[in-house]
Amino acid sequence: MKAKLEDVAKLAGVSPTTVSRMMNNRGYVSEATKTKVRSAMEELNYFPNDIARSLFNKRTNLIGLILPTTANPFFGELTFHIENLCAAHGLKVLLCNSLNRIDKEEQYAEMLMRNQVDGIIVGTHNRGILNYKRANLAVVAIDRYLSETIPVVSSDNYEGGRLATQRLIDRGCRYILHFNGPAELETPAQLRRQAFEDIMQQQGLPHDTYEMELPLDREDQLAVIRRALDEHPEVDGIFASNDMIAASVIYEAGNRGMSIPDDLKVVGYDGTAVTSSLMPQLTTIRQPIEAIANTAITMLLREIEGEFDDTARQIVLPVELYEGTTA
Amino acid sequence: MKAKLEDVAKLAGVSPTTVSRMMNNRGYVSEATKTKVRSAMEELNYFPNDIARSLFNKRTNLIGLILPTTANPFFGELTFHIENLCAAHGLKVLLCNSLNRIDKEEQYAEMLMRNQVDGIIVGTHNRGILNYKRANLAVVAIDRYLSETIPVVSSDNYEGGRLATQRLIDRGCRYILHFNGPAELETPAQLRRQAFEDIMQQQGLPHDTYEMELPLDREDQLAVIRRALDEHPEVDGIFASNDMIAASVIYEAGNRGMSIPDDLKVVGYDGTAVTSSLMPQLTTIRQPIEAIANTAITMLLREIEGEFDDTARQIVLPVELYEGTTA
DNA sequence: CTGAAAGCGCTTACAG
DNA sequence: CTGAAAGCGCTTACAG
Repeated sequence: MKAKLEDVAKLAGVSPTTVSRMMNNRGYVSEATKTKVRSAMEELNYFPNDIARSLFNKRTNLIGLILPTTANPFFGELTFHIENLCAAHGLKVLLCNSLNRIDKEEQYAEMLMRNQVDGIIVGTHNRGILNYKRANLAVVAIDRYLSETIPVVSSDNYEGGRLATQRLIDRGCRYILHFNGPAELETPAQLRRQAFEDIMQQQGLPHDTYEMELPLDREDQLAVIRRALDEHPEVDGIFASNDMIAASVIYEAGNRGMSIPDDLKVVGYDGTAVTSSLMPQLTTIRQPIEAIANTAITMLLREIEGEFDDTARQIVLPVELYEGTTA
Repeated sequence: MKAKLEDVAKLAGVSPTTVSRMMNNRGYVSEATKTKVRSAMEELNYFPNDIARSLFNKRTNLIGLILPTTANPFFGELTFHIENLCAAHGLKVLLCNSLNRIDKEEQYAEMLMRNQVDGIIVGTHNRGILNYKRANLAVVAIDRYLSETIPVVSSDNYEGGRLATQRLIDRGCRYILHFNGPAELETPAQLRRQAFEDIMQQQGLPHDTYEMELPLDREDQLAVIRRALDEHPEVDGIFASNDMIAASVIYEAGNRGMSIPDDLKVVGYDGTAVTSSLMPQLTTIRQPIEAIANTAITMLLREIEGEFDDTARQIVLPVELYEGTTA
């Protein structure tokens, strides 16, 4: 069986209190005793039971991470950075892929509460949020408005939308289509669409926006893209709200014998490392993924420690245009 | 404060024992009592503390997942499927991105033991494995040999290597280079290399293998690729052990004015959904990611339940060639 | 410098 | 059908 603190104490000939004190560096323990205890730990191959400690401490150092799916490179990279930073802060990550499904989000929210997580980072719609409030849990949202009191970390979506749209116009596009997720008020990502529509309207240029539920598999994306291209044969520019969609647009354009960027210019969104590897030619808006992760963790830790600064309800990080050859 | 079982009991006018019995559907509780308890739970917005339950039950329903990084699409997708299946089985996933670094692997291994996980799925080298054994923990490896007793799930790497190599030869390649991770005996992925070298030797064709430490950032990969292309100007085919490397090869070939597939043919490896979206033209070997996840979970559950079937030490799943236009 | 006791929030024999 | 007691593996006042 697994050794427990009591076994260590017995073997070392001291009380459990003393062993506990040693592990936590609390109170005085003589050098002689320390040595005895340490060798007892070695001998028994002892590891403290963090479950028992958590129960007493009312602090698990566990955080929940809810996002649509790590299969999407943006979230896969975000997850990597978040988990990495957590590990550096002694936090452990319980991963939840909700696929943006409300039923899953609710199940996960309950699961996290039962597991006494110290905080939650949410990158999904999440209606279960009401429950968090009651539990008065630390929560940080990424690119989502969840409630008045939950801080939001996002990149500058309006600026991203503006940069993408302007790039297409500068390159001579006069008829641009935009692909985005469903119009929902809760996410700042809608600002990309808003920027697009604002600018096109200002310039008096024809445009249209198509919505697709995310995550969507490739075939479904292609169906929307085909319809859009069919409905707008004059199109000469596309602003896609993520790089996968942009890639599918380019693929479908190829099927139709359109050449990129001559016949059609395409700008994507996210600009992950994976995109840089697999599609270095794609012009896209780069989100500062690591900075988003960093900011989210920092805010969450502040909330957990109770030093939450009420003024910083929303943090917006800069994006940049990556100039590929597709636009 | 958070309500606890005792609060529910008091409000319902019963003993904690009865409330516990209800939650666990154990023993008899009268309908009348059930109703009282249920409404008390509602009123207090009660959620059981799984930490406390775990302490008693010696079962956390927590599993650890150690892999290089979810930022790599293969692992991002694998993680998605594993977590998803775990959720369906009532298991929770503690995520660990080790970057194949031994120090991190060891830290994570200890962390997981302290947290009393019921089992671990390992997709990284992991020397910390010795400790698992002592803790006599359920472990399943993905594409890694960890020890005699730890079952391994992998796809058919030799066949994958064979398919890739044969494809290149069939398309007329006579001088093929292979890019792979460092030659280490612990991973079945070395069989890809072996298949490549076996076939090339059989056919008496010139070939060479270059190793790169993974995960490697794009610039470092490109450096190896440039060196390889410089050293072998006669090369007409490349078999890369993952799709990111294949993409970088194609990129560098473009820089050199080589046209794909006329001057150089390229086959990748992994064939993730992300690759299908971003690089549908890439000829690659598709690993059955969801099946790998499924098999790993099934085996781990069996180990946890103690019904481990000793005969199934290694499970090899079929791969397939996806025929793109790069080879 | 060290230990006995109580308690973290649950569950499970054991009684009744 | 229901409850009092002990215990899961720790930690922390409180004594000494």
